[in-house]
Amino acid sequence: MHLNSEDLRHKIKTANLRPTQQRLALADLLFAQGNRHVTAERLHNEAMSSGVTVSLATIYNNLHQFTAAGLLREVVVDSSRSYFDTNVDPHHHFFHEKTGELEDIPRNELSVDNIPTLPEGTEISSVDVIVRVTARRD
Amino acid sequence: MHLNSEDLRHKIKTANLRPTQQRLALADLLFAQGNRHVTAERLHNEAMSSGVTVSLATIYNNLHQFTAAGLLREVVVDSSRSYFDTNVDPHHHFFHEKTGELEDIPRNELSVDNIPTLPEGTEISSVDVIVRVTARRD
DNA sequence: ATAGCTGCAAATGCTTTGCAAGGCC
DNA sequence: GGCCTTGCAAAGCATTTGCAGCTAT
Repeated sequence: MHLNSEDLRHKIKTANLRPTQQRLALADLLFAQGNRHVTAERLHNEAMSSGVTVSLATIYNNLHQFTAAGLLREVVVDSSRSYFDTNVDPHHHFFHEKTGELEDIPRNELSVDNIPTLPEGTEISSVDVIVRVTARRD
Repeated sequence: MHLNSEDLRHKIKTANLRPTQQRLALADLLFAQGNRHVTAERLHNEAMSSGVTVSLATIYNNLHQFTAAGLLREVVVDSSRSYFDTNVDPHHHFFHEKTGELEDIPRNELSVDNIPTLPEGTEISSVDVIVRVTARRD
């Protein structure tokens, strides 16, 4: 759960991407520590405040390239913006509606059963469970 | 599952909204038959082709007013557009990734169990399951 | 050298808003 | 009449795209 710059370089090369300055910086923010959930804007802010100059266009390019390479997964929980999750294994999420925070629910800690017959001629692509939570009022 | 214009009028008044020409036309498209899943654009097209003049702004106004009144529920499945569901009871969805079609999964036909401990100080707002499907490749 | 990347600025697509004119009670 | 609605056009936002210049190999 701790990747050094060599690990990151390797991860990027394996995805057939060039280890550019910006890409490495983003990979560092995303993958160096444990799992993360970020929006493009948040990642942009983090990059800026960590002293790396990256344009928003490049943030989007890289988020999509990482996603295409299977290094990230997009999570659809909010109609106004996209979230990207560094945990690409099947799992679910808690979504805090007020703060916009996402939190993983490991796949084995929640079970979805008895999925009915699929629509004619289709197969499952993924099963996404979102447990939306709000501050408890009591 | 079949509402005539009197029923629709009543439904609208109960929501403290005025039964205007446009609102009635939209309510008719949405609620007269069984459950539906629509995007703003789709509803706009349907209104137009059924001969009713409604601006897109009014479509959005009404979708939100109906949602606030509990007559519709917004479903988040696609980061690029919003879907509105006339079925406001707890239930889940199949989402066809290619066609953009949504289909209900009755609550009792699918079970979500063992939801882990919620994040500190929160309570559940809703549990949404989306079974994403694609055309079967065989 | 050259194919890939980056950044800017412009464009896009969905959605929202401001405001004047019109419709419902 | 007064307030709610509508519709238009403009504005807003997140995201995408075109393209010239830069960079990794």
